[in-house]
Parts: sequence; structure tokens; C-alpha cells
Amino acid sequence: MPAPSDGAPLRFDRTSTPGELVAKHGSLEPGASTGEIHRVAGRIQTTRGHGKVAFADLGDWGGKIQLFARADRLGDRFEDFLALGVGDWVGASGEVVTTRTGELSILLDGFELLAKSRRPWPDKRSGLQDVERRHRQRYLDLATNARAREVLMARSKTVAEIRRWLSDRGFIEVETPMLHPIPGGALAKPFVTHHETLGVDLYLRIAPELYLKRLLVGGMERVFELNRNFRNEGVSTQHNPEFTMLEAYQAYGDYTDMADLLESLIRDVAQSVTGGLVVPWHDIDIDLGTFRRVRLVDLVREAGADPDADLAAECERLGVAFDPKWPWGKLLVEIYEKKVEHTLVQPTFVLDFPRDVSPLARTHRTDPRFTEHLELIIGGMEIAPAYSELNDPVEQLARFQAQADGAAGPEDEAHRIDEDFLTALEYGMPPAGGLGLGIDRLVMLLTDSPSIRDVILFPALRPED
RNA sequence: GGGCCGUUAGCUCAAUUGGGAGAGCAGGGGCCUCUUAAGCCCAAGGUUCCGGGAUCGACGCCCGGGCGGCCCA
Repeated sequence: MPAPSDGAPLRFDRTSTPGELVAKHGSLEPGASTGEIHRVAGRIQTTRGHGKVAFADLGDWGGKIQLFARADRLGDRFEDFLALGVGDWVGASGEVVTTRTGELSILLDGFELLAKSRRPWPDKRSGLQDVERRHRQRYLDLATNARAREVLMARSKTVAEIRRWLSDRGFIEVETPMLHPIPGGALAKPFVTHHETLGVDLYLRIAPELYLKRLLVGGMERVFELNRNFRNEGVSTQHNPEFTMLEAYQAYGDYTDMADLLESLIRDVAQSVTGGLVVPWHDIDIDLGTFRRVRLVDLVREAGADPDADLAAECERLGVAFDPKWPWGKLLVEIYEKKVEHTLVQPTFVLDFPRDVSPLARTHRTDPRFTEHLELIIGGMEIAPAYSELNDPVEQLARFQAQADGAAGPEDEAHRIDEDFLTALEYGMPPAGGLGLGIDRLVMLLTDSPSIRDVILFPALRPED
């Protein structure tokens, strides 16, 4: 069998990892010999040549161990060892020992260069600092910065815990279309694409909501989807054009059930990901043990505006920019978003958004100006909306038409009338609660990350050229 | 879209009010048989993001642009 052209090994059998050896032998006396021969692999992190002996740190994401090379043991291979550099992948074999200074080491009998790093490596002390390159070349960020690895692992665990938590409670995960003939389920500008053989424009979904509700019509009682949404809007520390959202629906429930569920879910996920319910956030601590519940209209009143007065005048007085065409509810929400939302640092359910801005939620059971639509705010960020879901096809059509008539925002962000969805509702959708949970922002909270780009491995950036 | 800040060697960063660009690390050569941010010696490394302008003289000042960060819309 011919050797590969570059002679590099195709595989390497390990008997242990650096982290496992540290766990087993981490407290040996200086100058100890274990009699254990091991084969370990990893990436060279530092090298220290010292005449007829040399050292290198070999590490992976789970730990590191020192390689101890002696010219009298390695013979001709000693020169090759000295040629190793930072970033090289190496498989090594030898006895597990400690040096005179007590450092746990592999006393090398042999080693293989598994892959060479051909480019200059970031500074070994500081790691890669340049924010732009950390995003464009995330592999270097991960390879040199422990913080980047911790965030990635926290995100992975968060997603895994959410899936397990929901599954344990009877929620079924589904996948609904990413390509939508009509963008729906949210107020947002979509990305447009085109299907050649069907000859139609399609939209990357802005939300899966209307498809998940079709599944409620089909009889699914507890259903969720955890995947990407796409919105053709600006990028900021809280927005990426593609972002990850959990949407979950529960038949026979309402928005108070969804608030209970969110509270319990976030608490359990925080506990398993961070080990506690108090998470540091910038300069303060956020206590996920207590979730306040307060009506939006009361928050606006607390902010010094009278919801029963002329809201355009109130906006004027408070310095909130507005469009005179906006309806009452839009003005009310504008005051809330500009004056209140960013001040809600501790977990807060903001209850009962106005009907004008909430076309998919049921009218409030006692106050018809509002809907049973809440938003969970933590750290000043919208983390999760939840509704008592509108299931009346006649009212749904009327709400869509009110949206299409304008007033609530730019035309390309208004709901378009999805006849197929209305047909589904006409077959009967059970009463249900639904929620959306922004996964990126939740991970920001759990990892004290100030920017969404810290928790998305490859965030949207302008092309370099 | 607006404002402010940043952009210098492969990386991390310096460079009084405008006077001719430096260090550490990495990479190259040499010494060294227990180092661990190894150490010591030597050499090399630059279109100071790009384009224009004022000045005897620009990394620095002015104008325009790129990319990034933060804040605002």
C-alpha cells in the first residue's frame, strides 16, 4: 500500500488524554515514576529547548501535559522534537513521570507529527485579542482563548438541556419549513430567495409560528421547534441576521401557563449550565430565583406617562420619537420600549401588550384594548414572548387585515394574509399557550457575554474585500 | 442611517506639543541535561488600513473611503 504523499499519519491510537492523566496522577511527588506507558495526542502550546533535554506542553480542550524529551532516549528523533512548533498536532508515547520540579510529564520514547501548523500563531500569553479576527477566524479564538471555549460549551449545554427538559414533559420536537411562500409569525423584514423549477419567490422564515399552530390543528398537544430564524435587519450587540429561537406550544394552556413554564425552564437550565440561580451580568447579579409579573400599562404609568391621556402628547412630553399615524397601542409600546424596557434588569414578565401590535395573540379576557401577550425581559433584553394563542379564524383574518392596512409599521414588515393558515384555523385549533425563547440572548445571560457575537460561533460580518 | 473611538512587525502593544517607527512573544541561527511566560547571544522582520491634501518634515494634522468596536436611531 502506498504511503500518503506527505507521509503524515492517517490515525493515532490514544490510551489516555492529558486531562485524564492529570486527574489520575496530578498529585505525584517530584521525581516519581508510575511505570505506566501511555499514548496521548494534542496540540503543542509551548516549547522549551534546553540543550540535550527539551520540554513542550501538549494540550487539548480537556487539559494539558508536559512532554519531556531526552536526547539520550530519542536519538535521531531529538532534532525532530526541537523542530516542533506552537500549533502542531502531535501524538506522543512514553512513561508517565514527574520531573524534578514535580511537573507531570510524558517521558518520551517516541512521537509523531500528526499535522503541522504552517502559519504564525497568536501570542501564547495573550491569545488572539483582535475582536474582528476572533469572529472571522473563530478557530483561532477557540484554540487560544479558554473563554471562547467556555461560551461554546455553555451554549451547547443550554440547547441540550432545553431539549431534554421539554422532552421530559412530553413536548415533541418537529422541523417545519425554513422556506416560506409567505413570511409570517412575526413583524420583520425577510430575506428573499427564488425556487427555479417552482418558479416562485420564497422567504427564509422569520418565525415558525404559523406552521407550529397548524400542528396544533393536527392534534399535537405539546410541540416545539428549536432552530434558526432569519430577519433582514441591522446587526448590533443584540441582533444577528440569523438567530436561534425555541418556539413551544401547549394545547389547553394560556399565557400564564407559558410564564410558569418559562420560569421553571430558565431556572433549571441556569442551574445545570452555571451551577446556580444567581448569574453575574456586567456589574451586577441577576437573580433567576424570582420573576416579577407586571402589566405593561402599569410600567408605562410608573415611567411617568398617563396611558389614558393623549399618548402622542405624552410621547412629546417624554421625548419619545413617534409617527403621528401610529395607533394608540403602538404609541404605548413605544413609550414602554424607549423608557422602561432597558431598565428591567431582574427577570420581569411584562404582561398584556396592546391589540394594535399583537395580531397573533388572543384578546385579553377582561380588557379588550389588550391581548394576552407577555414578554420576559432579563438584563434589559427581550428574552421570550408568550401568548394565549389566537385560534379564532374570523378574528385572525380581521387582525391580519388591520395589519395590512398599515399603521403598525413599514409595509414590508406588516403581516400578509396567509389564507392557508386561516384555512387551518377553520378546522379548529384548540386553545393553547405558546412561547418563543431567544437562545442567543439566553446564552448571553448565562455566560455574561455583552454581545450576541460572543455566543454565535460565526456571526454575520461584512466580507473582507 | 448618525455620533464617538480604534486600525503600527505574524501576534500583543509602545512611540512628549509634528522631527524620520520600538519592545516582548512568535519565526530564523547559535549556546545550554529538569524547564514550564525557561534563560543567554546573534541576525532578520514595516506601503504605520487605503486614497488625497496642507507642511521643510506626518503614525500623528485636514478631507474622503475601508474594516471593526461602542452608543444612538
